Amino acid sequence: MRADARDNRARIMTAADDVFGRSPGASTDDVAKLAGVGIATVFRHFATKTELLEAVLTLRLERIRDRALELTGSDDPGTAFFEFFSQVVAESESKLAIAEALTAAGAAAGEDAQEAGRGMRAAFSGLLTAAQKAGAVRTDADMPEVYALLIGASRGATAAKLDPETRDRMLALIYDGLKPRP
Amino acid sequence: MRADARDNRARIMTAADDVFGRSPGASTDDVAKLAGVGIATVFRHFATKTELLEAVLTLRLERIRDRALELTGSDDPGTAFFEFFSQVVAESESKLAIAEALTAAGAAAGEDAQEAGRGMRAAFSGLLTAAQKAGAVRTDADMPEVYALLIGASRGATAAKLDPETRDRMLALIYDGLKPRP
DNA sequence: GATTAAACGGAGTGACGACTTCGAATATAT
DNA sequence: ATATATTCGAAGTCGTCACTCCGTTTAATC
Repeated sequence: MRADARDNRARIMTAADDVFGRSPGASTDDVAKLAGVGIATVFRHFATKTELLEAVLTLRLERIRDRALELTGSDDPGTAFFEFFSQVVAESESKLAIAEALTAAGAAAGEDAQEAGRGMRAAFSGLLTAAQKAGAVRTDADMPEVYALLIGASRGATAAKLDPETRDRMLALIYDGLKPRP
Repeated sequence: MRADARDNRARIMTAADDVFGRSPGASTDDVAKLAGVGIATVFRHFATKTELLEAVLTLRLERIRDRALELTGSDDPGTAFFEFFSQVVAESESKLAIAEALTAAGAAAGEDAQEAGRGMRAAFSGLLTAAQKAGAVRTDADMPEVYALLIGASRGATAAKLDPETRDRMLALIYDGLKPRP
């Protein structure tokens, strides 16, 4: 692949991540303009708008997964789990698309995105079971409902445009529900 | 107002509620077709699509508020509060727009919808404080974060297409966080 | 039942967005 | 430096959607 082509592809991805993060309904032209390329260049690299969206989404899921993997194996699994949870929710607030991505991870999506979603959930599941083994999270809480909480908290925070204090108080309530009953 | 006009207006509202509930991005033509009227008739009653959306949203908010008011003054405020919470979340699942409406209730929207949102939140707040006085909900949980939980649970359930069992387990976790610490 | 004012439907209109075409430009290999 | 294969961007095309115009129909009044 030629150097300029590679450059442009990267620039388009970055621009798309930014634009769709702000408003998921944005047009392809907006992405092209921000990337500083022509529209045709966008469509040469990503045959359809859906394909572009999926590439962005996959990237985001992989980033989240990587963060989870970094925290895996921590010597304080409880803190690791709750810190990860908070980080994801905090980022959703400024980046609408992450919440969408989290949603799509479970539902229908392209092949790559599905795979990335599975990887991310596996990493999160690892954090959860470690935290449970450490006694920081109740053992009768299973992955599906805990993951649902993560999605809900993310989407709720994003949708309601919560200020950080309210968001943290909401998270505190959720965390109390996740902790083992004394 | 003529009888046929009143009829049509009602039919349009019903159709819009249904159509937008299924897919918020639906076109005005879809609404007209389902209502069995011409497009022009829709626009005669609602000058713009936004106006129609707002009317539907207002109606939904008022329905939710009414349910809250019905439960207000129950002799078991704790059950009343949690039952209301569960009902709202359960309905969001099948009716996408309710979650959107709950969101919009806080954010920018038309005058009528804003007013309806305030009324709904006031009714919910009443349920909350009653439940707190009855000792069913911890007193250090305030309206903003509890409302955020309601929005989050609704949007999460809708987005993730949770099956009822998972949804109930998620709600159980949330409720445990809301109950007074033993 | 005739009158008429209001409501109706369906064929436009203009704007916008996804995607294509094609001549100009440019990176790499000789 | 030149050749050429690849990439680039601007100006299209096509379909969709919110909204309008106007001749026709119909509910209410006499």
